[in-house]
Amino acid sequence: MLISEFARVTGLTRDTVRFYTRLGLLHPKKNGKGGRHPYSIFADKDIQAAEVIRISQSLGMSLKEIAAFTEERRKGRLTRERRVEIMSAQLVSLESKATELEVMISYMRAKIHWLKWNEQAPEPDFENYARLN
Amino acid sequence: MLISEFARVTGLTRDTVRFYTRLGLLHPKKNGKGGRHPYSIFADKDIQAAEVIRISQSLGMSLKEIAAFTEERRKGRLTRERRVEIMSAQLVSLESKATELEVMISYMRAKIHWLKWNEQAPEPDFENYARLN
DNA sequence: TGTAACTGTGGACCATACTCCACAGTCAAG
DNA sequence: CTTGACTGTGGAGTATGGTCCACAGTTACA
Repeated sequence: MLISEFARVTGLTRDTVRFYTRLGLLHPKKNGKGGRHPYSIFADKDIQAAEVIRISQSLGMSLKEIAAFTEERRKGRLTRERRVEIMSAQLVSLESKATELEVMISYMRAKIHWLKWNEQAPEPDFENYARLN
Repeated sequence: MLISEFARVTGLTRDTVRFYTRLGLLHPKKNGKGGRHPYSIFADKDIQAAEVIRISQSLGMSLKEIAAFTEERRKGRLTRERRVEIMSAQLVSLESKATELEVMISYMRAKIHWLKWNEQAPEPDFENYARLN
């Protein structure tokens, strides 16, 4: 699949796709066509990579972090132990984000309920949710 | 509390605090002191606000979005219905982030388990986790 | 009353993540 | 073999989220 089709299916612009490629987030193949500046050929795994990028980014990871993340797996020249180490650290960070997210969600739900039904009750206070870790 | 103490307890720099204040994310009071450029006085609610900013930002919200979010509550001159509407929309977005986060976490856990114990089993594929919504 | 430690302001500067553009080469259909 | 739609490259520009700095006014304490 050429860049335009890839951009269409992923919802990215062609410029963004090229940008991600320059940063090493995507690794299209070249298939000879295109002469001196060979055309990039994107595969299904690149679509999945784009999805991982989208989600990771929406969770506040920088492109650099995402690149580091995906680079590790791409070239498997690390020991299994080291990969487990890296991924475990990433997991911890994801889990702490999940916790914070749950705090926010509980707070929002309580606040909406308060607005809807019993505004004379005490207003939910973010601090009370935050303190529960 | 003056800006330096506030910066210390929130872990922000003074410049960042001022930046947030300019963007309307924080609303310190002025207490007369400081002459022509009165000193900003921060209260406990500003510490909580800083925490909300930190979390929201780590979840991928822009400062603009956060400002819109907090501005709505600050000046309560919206109808209850409108506030419920806005907060419900924000809740939906938080919930969808939470779902994506859970997908990532499941995937990472499966991947770590695979690396640790049975690398001869098929490698976990992100797509399988993503497709379950 | 001096002076060190604070304060705000304005403006320059930086990294990140795009976005736009001109240009030139390549392909594929007719 | 022309022509329109594609391609890559390089470079400039933009928005966001800070960060740094010089400057000048203010405060608090000795």
